Amino acid sequence: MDWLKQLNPAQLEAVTATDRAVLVIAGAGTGKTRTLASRVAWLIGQGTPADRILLLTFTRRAAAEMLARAAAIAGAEAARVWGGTFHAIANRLLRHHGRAVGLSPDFTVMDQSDAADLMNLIRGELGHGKAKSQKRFPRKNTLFDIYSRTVNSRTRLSQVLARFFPWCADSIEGIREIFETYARRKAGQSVLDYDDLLLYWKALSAAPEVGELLAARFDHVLVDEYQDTNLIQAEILAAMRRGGRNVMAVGDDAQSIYSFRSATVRNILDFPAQFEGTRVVKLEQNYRSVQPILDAANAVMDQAGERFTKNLFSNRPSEQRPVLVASRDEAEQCTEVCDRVLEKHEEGVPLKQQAVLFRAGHHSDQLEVELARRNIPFVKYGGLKFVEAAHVKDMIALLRVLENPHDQISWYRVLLLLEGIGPATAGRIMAALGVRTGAGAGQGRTPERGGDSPTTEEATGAASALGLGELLDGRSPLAAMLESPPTVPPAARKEFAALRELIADCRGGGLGPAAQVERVRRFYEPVFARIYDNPAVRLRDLDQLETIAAGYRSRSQFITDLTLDPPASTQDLAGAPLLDEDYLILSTIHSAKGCEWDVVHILHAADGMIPSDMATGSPEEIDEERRLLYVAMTRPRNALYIHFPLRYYHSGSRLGDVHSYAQLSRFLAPLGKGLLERQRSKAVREEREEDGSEGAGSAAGSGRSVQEMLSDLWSG
DNA sequence: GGCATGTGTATTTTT
DNA sequence: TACACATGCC
Repeated sequence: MDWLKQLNPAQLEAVTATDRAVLVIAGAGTGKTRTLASRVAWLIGQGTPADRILLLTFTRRAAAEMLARAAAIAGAEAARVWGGTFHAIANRLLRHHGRAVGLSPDFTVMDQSDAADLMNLIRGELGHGKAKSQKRFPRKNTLFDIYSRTVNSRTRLSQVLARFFPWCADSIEGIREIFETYARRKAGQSVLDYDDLLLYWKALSAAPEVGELLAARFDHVLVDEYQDTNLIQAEILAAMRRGGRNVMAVGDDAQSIYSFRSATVRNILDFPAQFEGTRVVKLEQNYRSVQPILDAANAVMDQAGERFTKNLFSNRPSEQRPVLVASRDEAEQCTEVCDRVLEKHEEGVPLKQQAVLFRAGHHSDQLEVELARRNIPFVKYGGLKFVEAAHVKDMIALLRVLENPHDQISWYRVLLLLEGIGPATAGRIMAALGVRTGAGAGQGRTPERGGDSPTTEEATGAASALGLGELLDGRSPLAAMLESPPTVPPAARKEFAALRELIADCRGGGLGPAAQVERVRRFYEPVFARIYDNPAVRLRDLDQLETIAAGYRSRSQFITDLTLDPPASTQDLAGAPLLDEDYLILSTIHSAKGCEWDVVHILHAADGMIPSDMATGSPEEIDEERRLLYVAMTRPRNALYIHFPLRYYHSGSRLGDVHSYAQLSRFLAPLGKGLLERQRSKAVREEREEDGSEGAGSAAGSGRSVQEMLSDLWSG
């Protein structure tokens, strides 16, 4: 057990604890991954069979990394640990035991945008949002957000609306109707959204026999990033721990940044109350950053409310405080970042060991242009994902229709691809094919309609009147496609015929996933060429899809993995850097969670950006924004630069060039000179030298730079 | 009547 | 960039 000696006392305590419930409060950079990996290895060493350990993580990457590290200690056995996200594990369990909760094992999973699209489809069918009926009926993404929040926090719709979406409160009846239809339809079609995966897992764990079976399936349950779990996940954890099971949760309440996904800090704060006899272990020794970085980060957190107080400390002293860099505007901020990145690169820090972090995806837009101009290669995390590209979604929809012929939203997407087919014709075709809408069972109400396009329900009614309903009932829409295809508009005939051929070729199951992707692609490419302006760039994604598919034995698993664990985009504007090439990391703060780099630049440390002015409505939101900054500040090992443009330009005013002066982020403003070194951008410094005007007063006297004056105001 | 096409607008964070 | 909405075309 030599490796145990490498752990510090707190880590060792966590790794070898035998209490039935352990909560590890792991500050940033305190060796959390190592602790969890060691814990897994230790449990295996103590004789726990690896496949009786369940390790729940936030991303699959995290699970893979921990298990790899556990394997380095405990050997290959560690690979048999059940590791993955809540969603991925739910999927795995439900494929086996789903029948117990009325779930067909060949369900398909839709991602958030599919869910929003389905919501939108229903919204249209029910006639909401049709121009005159109501002025401001929530749009699809808002609808989805409301739904998800309601479900995940198990709060009444009326309360969710009142609290988070007051402007939608008047539309509550319509919203309720849409949600009911949405839920019914998913169930009828064997389609699950992300939330359903958790809900069904929870239902499974509460089911009479399977529930006990499930809880008895594992001896130890370990959860990483517990601060970012939601109520349902906490309930699942409680259910999985029935009987003699042991549970360990690891997390840092100071890094809880996913409340918009219904995560709640309460889970981690209340863990000791929920699990009687919990041993709480705090990890406070930071192995990542130099002390001045921690001092500044700690100071930011000191302003926060309820939390497990901890004080990060490091054995790595440094003379250099984090640097607050004031630039005149965003353009100069870009220059400044590029200059400093190259400077560090000259000093021997590879680009890959440097990261630029920001609050929102588009905050790096200008910087990306500047980087491209200067030929500095970069990769952006958390940007547009591979599977979010329209053409990739099209391909997946085609595969999903083959997998689950009742997956309506996929049918809809597929049919709209065809020339001459729009929403109305698509609805008619789906009805004729017998794609389930969930209303067919008879419990569905007749929808009110304000619009003028035929609804799917109505069309289904028409089909039954013709006797088609009975004829098709119980038969797969795929069979209907081949044996009794509906008539389509003349313009659509050619592509529709091609679609039928595709279905005929792929239906049997004679083709493996990669071969099917290839076949689907043969159908798709002509359509693709018609729809998109620059097919060449997008074509590479299709290649990649085929490559990924080659690694799978079953189509079902391939499709599910793509939705539950989407590969990051590789086709970035700057061109995909080769894997062995060096490149700078650009990332949203959210996506930077758990990562570390030698040098970190934080962009836009201005009020309105951090905290985002989208999130300053309540004290809770502001607290979360603070934690976000804290997460960003605790990423670097050696050097932290925080950038602050003094003014922002706003377009779209008839007066032309309008700008406003920014305020330094309210979280940083109270930090004194002892914690942050304040610098001006190089451009400002050079100007001053040319002037020969050192010192605050004379700059104001020159009358040239209002920004400089301001800069002096706050830096003095 | 329904589809394709063009224009204006708003855009946080993501399993 | 993607979406909602308005307008012209089959």
